[in-house]
Amino acid sequence: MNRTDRLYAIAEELRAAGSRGRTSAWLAQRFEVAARTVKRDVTALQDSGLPIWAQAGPGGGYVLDASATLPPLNLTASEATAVALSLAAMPQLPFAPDGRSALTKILTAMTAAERTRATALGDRLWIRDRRTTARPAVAGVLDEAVRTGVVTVLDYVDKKGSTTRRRPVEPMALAATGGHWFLLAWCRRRRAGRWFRLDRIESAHLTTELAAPRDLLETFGAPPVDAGPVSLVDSA
DNA sequence: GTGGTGTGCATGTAACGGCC
DNA sequence: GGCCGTTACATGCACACCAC
Repeated sequence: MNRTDRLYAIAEELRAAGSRGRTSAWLAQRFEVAARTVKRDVTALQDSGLPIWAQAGPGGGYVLDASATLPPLNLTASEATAVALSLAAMPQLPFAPDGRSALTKILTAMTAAERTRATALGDRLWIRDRRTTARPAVAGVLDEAVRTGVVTVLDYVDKKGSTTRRRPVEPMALAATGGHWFLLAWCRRRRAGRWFRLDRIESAHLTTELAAPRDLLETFGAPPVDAGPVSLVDSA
């Protein structure tokens, strides 16, 4: 087994081991190399960005934080092009920073020829509706808030230009409609569901409080005619 | 003390280029 | 094509350090 294969195998072995982890000695025996070699391989994997933690002492070993990454995917050139262009086409989405990171990884994995083809195809994709949205720092917070359901404190400027400081809300969804992105959240001050335009949110801060579950449709009714949920299951 | 990782240094080996 | 020298990289040994 060459080093490239072993690096891949070690990552998958640690992923399979879960929180139990594996010691360098165990991995060394498993891949028929010295423990020192395993340690260097693990270092290489860590340098490449894999979230591997080392725990010294009895019962220790290497542990891969499986929640931080997905297993390796094998995409065809056309699939990789489709994903890359989809990510590049929506640079203003609330989760755009993560999208740009993913796009960089895909472009790095592509061959030069595939990148050239994807770039050429992108030049022939004209997109009219590139919606403006939140500040990057705010977008990241709101993305996490919606995913985790954590109570979030907003500084918000309403359409009259008056600013509300430290408004506690319970983020429930993100919506694109009427040329703008909105945060749909339960406003604790008004005790009602409210739409907050993302480009009017000056800052957003997560609290440690988990919001009580609320039904999105009961709170806000049906989505607008030009908006609706993005179903990955139905689209797949 | 035991059992684990981290690191410096020496050695082995494969790849590469130059020469005959 | 075969041989030889150089180079870069992988590997192993030994030891320091850390956690229980």
